[in-house]
Amino acid sequence: MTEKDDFDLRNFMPFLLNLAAEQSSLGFQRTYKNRYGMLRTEWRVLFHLGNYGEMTAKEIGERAVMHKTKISRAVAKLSQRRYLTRTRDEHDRRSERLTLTPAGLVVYRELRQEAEAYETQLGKQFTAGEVVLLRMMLRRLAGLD
Amino acid sequence: MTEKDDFDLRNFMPFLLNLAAEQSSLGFQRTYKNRYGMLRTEWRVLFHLGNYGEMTAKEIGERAVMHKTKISRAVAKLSQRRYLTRTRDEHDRRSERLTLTPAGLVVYRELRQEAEAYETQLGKQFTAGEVVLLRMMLRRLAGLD
DNA sequence: GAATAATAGTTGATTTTGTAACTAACAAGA
DNA sequence: TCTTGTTAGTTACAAAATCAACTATTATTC
Repeated sequence: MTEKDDFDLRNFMPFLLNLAAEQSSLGFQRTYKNRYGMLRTEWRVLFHLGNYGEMTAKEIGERAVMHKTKISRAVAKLSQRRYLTRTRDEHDRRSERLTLTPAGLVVYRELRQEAEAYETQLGKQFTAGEVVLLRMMLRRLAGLD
Repeated sequence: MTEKDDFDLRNFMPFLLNLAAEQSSLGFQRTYKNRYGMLRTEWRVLFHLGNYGEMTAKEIGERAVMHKTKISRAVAKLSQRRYLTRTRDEHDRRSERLTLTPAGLVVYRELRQEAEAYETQLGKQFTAGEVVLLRMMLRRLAGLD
């Protein structure tokens, strides 16, 4: 019995997913990186705060599935740029409640608009039904839902 | 006219794709990283050589969509572990023809089997038709085809 | 209410990646 | 042939991610 040889790396899901993720991130990266000098970790934190309102670092970490050290450093940078403020939670003084400043909110809104436009652009490659299905599958693979 | 607020980060393609890619890579990563002490760049190079036979670094870079520095370092490590041999191409002495050693081939076969099993596992979450469609869409997003 | 364990977040050391500059070899045109 | 340009691959340095250890605070247990 000979070894089967129909394995194609380019069909291997983890490979394909990583490649698709990388490629589809490039365009948007140009916006937040080149134009706003931000890292991926930073816009993700910014987006969470803009999107869901006041949160703690821990909550962001859970939603964004990001390690706490990444969050800590992203928060530090955003705070330094006066995009967010940190206030100790008086019920649990270990954690801080993070909120966007007006300046942070402005940047969030600008970036969100870019994100929406970018998303629309990406979607043009597919039918509406395909996009829905794709999202559904990705969410399942991502372990969301 | 008020700002629309139906933007959900968890539906944003670059975000979802990255998350799905990360999550779906974790299981396989445990195999090549913990059990074989390899990096993602290294198994990718190994897989290309095992899959397509003798190649140059440049060819691998094109197929795998990896930067030449990553390849260079991965090749150095694999060579150091005696998983591959490098021989100067006499027609173009700038490049080297890379080939797996018997030891490298063994590891490739083991890892490929793991990859196939892992892929099957991942696929169980979807119907066969969904998998085909998902691959198709990912390839398009990845800029392949 | 001490003592111990657990949690939120930070910091430092190490590893990995990204960027740019570099070497060596080939290619093309004058 | 000599200059200029291009390409394959490496190396050095900077940026970023990972991992472990740490501080401060809260929760638990005896």
